[in-house]
Amino acid sequence: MTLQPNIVSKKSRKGATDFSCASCKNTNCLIQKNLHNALNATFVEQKKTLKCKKGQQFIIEGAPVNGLFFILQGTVKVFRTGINGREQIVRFAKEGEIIGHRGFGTEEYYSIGAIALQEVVLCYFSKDDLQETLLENPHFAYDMILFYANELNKSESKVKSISQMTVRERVIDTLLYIHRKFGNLRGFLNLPLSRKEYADYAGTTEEQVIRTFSTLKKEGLISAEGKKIGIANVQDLKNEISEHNYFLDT
Amino acid sequence: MTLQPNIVSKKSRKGATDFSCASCKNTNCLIQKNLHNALNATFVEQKKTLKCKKGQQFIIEGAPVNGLFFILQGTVKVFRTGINGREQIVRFAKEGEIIGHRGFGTEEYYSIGAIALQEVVLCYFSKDDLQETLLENPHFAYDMILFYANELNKSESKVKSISQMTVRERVIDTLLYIHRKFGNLRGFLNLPLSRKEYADYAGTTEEQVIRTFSTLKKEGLISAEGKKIGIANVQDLKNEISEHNYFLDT
DNA sequence: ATGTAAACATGCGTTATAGTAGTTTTTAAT
DNA sequence: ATTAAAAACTACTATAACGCATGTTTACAT
Repeated sequence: MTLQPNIVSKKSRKGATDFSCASCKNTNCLIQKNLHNALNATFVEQKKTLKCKKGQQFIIEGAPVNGLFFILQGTVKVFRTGINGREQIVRFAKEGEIIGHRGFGTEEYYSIGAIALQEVVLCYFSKDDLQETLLENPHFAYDMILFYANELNKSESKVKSISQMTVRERVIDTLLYIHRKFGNLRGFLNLPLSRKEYADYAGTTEEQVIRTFSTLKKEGLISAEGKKIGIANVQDLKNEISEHNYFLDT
Repeated sequence: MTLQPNIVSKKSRKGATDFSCASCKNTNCLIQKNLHNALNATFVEQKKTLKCKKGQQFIIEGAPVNGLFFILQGTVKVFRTGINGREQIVRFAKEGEIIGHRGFGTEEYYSIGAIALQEVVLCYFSKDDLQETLLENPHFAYDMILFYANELNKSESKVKSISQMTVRERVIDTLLYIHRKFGNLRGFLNLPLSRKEYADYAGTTEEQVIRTFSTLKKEGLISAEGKKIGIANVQDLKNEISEHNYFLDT
């Protein structure tokens, strides 16, 4: 059932939507940041732009690594399949972020899967092009190092979080994570997720998330109408976990 | 009570033990690997060599990041302090490995602590020297990227492991990790650890590790005389967790 | 050799979390 | 608007993991 993503353009075309790096608005994108930095012009022109529909998986766990994706628009769910097919959501990503970097270099196969949560536009760079550019452009390579160091920190924070926080704390932490990263829209979190997805991120079960949400609702800490979750007072939630002097900033 | 590590030499000296990169035997060291690669000669001469006694902490959580350590000899425990002061052991490191890279770049303060498990000799490179060299030497930078990508993968495997494996599986996984990384010595794991340390790595409690060891002993899967732990048959232990088609290769 | 602290071990009650099953609500397609 | 399917919810049961108490062994300093 998985559709192949459609290749929109190798270069931006006149008349069509402009997906070129030059006109990109994602200031947090590593490519964008290094454009001025003598980044090889042919490199960015070589990129492919893909569109994915909601629910479409564009990285399959275990498939050979052939390149890196950057999100131009939309949101993406990154996950691993665990024990008994149980899903572990690694993160939720939005525009400007890199996808597939875990498998870069040493790894031959992707260790994660990635699926579009909404209509997504992706920029794709082949492994070879990327390697070449990194070796030519140490500033870009250095930026990548900083990026990875940061990702590593976040990941290890999560190890601590999952092994030391209670389910309630992890669920609250997840709510704050979504709030921090995707913000609010009309009083509700601006990313609709199922209870199952909250569970897969927080490292617990769907029922447990449902139970926790119920309790939090009764306590007036959140409001929930189906997938629309509203955080009444962010600070109140933060207090629940910062008691431990700990805050997962992933 | 923490002793300051002793600076042994800024350069290798005649008559003293030779700690220079040129004569280093750690082929897995990133510096060593890139020596031939036009790595600036003054850079490696600038390094400082430090000695730490057993139990000595040479990176303190929360202290400002001023550089990176490479292990020349000995083994090191890397940890974070979690909720209620509970310790989370991030990894055990041996010669050739990098310590302190988590805080590199963006982070101002070390997010981890590091303590010598045995007498340890460390090579220290300042952040500034390192940054300079990385920007001059893209091959070295590229190697660092690959290193980080690998570390990230391991860390995220651990997230999955901790959130989806049972205590028994996690303890077994830890035993296999120690075996893989430090090997055997006269039939026992070549790294003496307390039950508490096993627990802090596996994300459980001391009692739980003790109980699990007892059970494994009864089942003939391991032998244990105090801190001397022997794995009877590695494959038998592997089978316990590979049923889940999963193996934490950290 | 002796004493003392640390590490190891075990049983038992308690709690947090997970699983099951059945019901209701929401969502989306026709 | 109607209907089917998916998601959300609730109550109940099962159990894995934890904390505590208490005893034993081991390691190590004097």
